[in-house]
Amino acid sequence: MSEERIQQIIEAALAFFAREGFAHARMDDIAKTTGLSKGAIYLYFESKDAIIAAILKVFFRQEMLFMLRREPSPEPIHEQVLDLTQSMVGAIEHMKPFLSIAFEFYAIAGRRKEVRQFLWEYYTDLHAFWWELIQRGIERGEVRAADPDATAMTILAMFEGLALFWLVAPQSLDVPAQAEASMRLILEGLAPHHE
Amino acid sequence: MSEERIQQIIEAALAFFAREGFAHARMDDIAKTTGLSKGAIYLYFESKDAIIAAILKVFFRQEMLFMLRREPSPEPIHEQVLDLTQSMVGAIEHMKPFLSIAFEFYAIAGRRKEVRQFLWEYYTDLHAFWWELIQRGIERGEVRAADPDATAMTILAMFEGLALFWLVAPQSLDVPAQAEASMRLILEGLAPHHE
Amino acid sequence: MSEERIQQIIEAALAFFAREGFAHARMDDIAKTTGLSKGAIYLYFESKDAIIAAILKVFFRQEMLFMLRREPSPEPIHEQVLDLTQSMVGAIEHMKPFLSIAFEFYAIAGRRKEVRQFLWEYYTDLHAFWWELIQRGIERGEVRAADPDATAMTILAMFEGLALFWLVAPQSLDVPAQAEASMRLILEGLAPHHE
Amino acid sequence: MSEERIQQIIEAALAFFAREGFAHARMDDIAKTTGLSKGAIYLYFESKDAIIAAILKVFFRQEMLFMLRREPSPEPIHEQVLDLTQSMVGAIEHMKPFLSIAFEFYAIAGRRKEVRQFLWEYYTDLHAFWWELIQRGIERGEVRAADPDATAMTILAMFEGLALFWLVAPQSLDVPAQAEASMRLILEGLAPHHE
DNA sequence: TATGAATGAGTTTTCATTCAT
DNA sequence: TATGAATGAAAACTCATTCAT
Repeated sequence: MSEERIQQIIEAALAFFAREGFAHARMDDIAKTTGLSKGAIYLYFESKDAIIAAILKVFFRQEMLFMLRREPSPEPIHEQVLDLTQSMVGAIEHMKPFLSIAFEFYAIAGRRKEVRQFLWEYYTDLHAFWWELIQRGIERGEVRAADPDATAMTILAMFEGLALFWLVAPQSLDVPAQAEASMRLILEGLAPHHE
Repeated sequence: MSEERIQQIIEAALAFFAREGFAHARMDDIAKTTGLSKGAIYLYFESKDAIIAAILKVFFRQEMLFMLRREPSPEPIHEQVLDLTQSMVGAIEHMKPFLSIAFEFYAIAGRRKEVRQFLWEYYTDLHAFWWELIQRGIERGEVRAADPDATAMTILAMFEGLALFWLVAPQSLDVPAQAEASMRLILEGLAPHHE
Repeated sequence: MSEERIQQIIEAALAFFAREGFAHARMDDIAKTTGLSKGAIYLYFESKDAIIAAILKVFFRQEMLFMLRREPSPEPIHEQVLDLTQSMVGAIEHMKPFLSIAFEFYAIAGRRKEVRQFLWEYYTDLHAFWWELIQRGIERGEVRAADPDATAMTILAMFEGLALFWLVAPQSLDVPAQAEASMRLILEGLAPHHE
Repeated sequence: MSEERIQQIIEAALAFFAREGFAHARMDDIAKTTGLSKGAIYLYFESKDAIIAAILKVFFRQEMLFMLRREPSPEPIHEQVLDLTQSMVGAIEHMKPFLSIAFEFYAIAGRRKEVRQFLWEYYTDLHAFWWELIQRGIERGEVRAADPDATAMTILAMFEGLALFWLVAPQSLDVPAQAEASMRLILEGLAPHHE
């Protein structure tokens, strides 16, 4: 019941924060969208910042749950990577309406240690996931002996950059195509016959 | 004289916006830092938003001027790319204190068309620069016949992502090393003996 | 309840606007007089101008309601006119403390079409009322065949002018006496045995 | 030279006060229109209020100078009155662009004794003028033995009211025609064969 | 739990006035 | 005399938060 209310509030807040930004969105808006009164919001969250903090947590967990749950697969790494790329693109597209929020959090991260730490954990998890995949690829001989750390980081960075470009040029950028092209380029760089 | 004041204000504003965020930074602070009165600020900028708009323009032009000015060079593309990577890293490091501002602009871009357009022009310029370099590499036979569009985009995305990670984990990430590693991976993917 | 607050605010605003003028009266004062906080005022009116607009409407309706409600009467027109004159004088005296506000609205009317239109409607109503009375007088043969339009206008003008003189010389002008004298002069000009 | 500057300033101020109202018109506007700098204004007037005060004096003297200078005339009073009516209408039409200012002064009169007194003197002069004319009419037997005080006041009031209606309904009111009709009505009421 | 009216501190913005030159 | 950049006090307005019901 209480949990339900909290979800209601977070959803309403997400909508307004995405549309107006953290500073511009008003508690009034959130309350009205929730269908609750302004006072009621404060029964569940002690402040606007508390809502923002809650959203930070919700926001940076959803996206990758599907990935972190993947079982090790016997499929060729190459195929898995391309599959995952599609999934990532799907995830980015799914949260398109909220991308602005992500960048607002990044801005805040530059100023607040807790946010920085939280986000770093998130990226660490993602990184670990790709690291493992690459590592497996190396072990299986499907990937040349590249540095899996730096490679995973490169992949993550590429996805983040893509999300940014998509935010900035929603019409001009074919995200799935670009993501695939980028990933194929990286895969090419990882191909074992190079050595 | 007037130009000088405008620079003063932009600098003070940059400092406070970086430290506090657009919403939190107060005109009072900016004025005080400038050494001017609050009223004087309004002689040069008609509103806080006008200052932010001015900063947008200053901010996303500085970084790449050095690049766009480069003459075509006979050096091997491979060397040029690694050189440029160092320059980019230098630029990112140089504007480290203001990275938060960049991300705040990205968030705003998601909500305001003019900002989106301005940023897109910026990225278009950068993209054209890399595109040309790659194209030249292909013509010279130093790079395989990859899609220069997608490749340039990949490079840009990678740099943006790196900046983000650095903001989030200033201690944990060795930016120059990571940038070089990422770029070498991409270069590997572009190596001509692949075909 | 809400209606009650609105009345409270309008009353407080009237008092301060009358005393200080629209420009000088401060929202703070109005709030304090109401017993409300400044913020509360903004729950009911979105701006100072909105309060002024509301007052315009309240102000130019009260005065004449009593007149417009009058049933056609069999009394001699002559008597009716003198009765009405007294009522008008009563109305003017009643709103004496707020006369300044009326003139501020007239000044604004010169600059803003909507105000002009609103006031013109008000005068049109008043005009219609006197027009009808005069017309009835003509029909009954108690008034000579004068132009009822111009006559009604003359009467209204005379009252407005009187209000102005009273504002300017509250001590020197005996309004009831002057109003009666003016009206008797006009009635004389309307007497039927002239023709 | 100094006098010239003062005139310049008063004219510029008149223009802006008429257009924007006393409160809205800014010293900046006035200065710019004058062609002088803001600082220079303060060499000639010690404050905005001082300019307003100067305008009050200029404003309420121009209009009637032509009248007060009139020599007693042998013409029939009836004719003289209609002539004067035309002159008054001309005067009103002439200062049409500044009528708003007049009403702003009336509003201020309600709040400030000096303004009240100044205006009262002005009206007293005008009143005296009409009083004399009527008195002469009575003496000459061209006007019945009406109260010249009340009559003069009625005439003045009528003109003020007309000016107001014209401000409020510049299109709908034919001022010359209405003024003549109103005056004829009053003249009718003053006709000697009544007694 | 829930309401929503009320608060009041905090911010932007305005502009008459000053003053160094 | 004249300038116009600078001041700073004032005022409108905002909105997260509280609290009586």
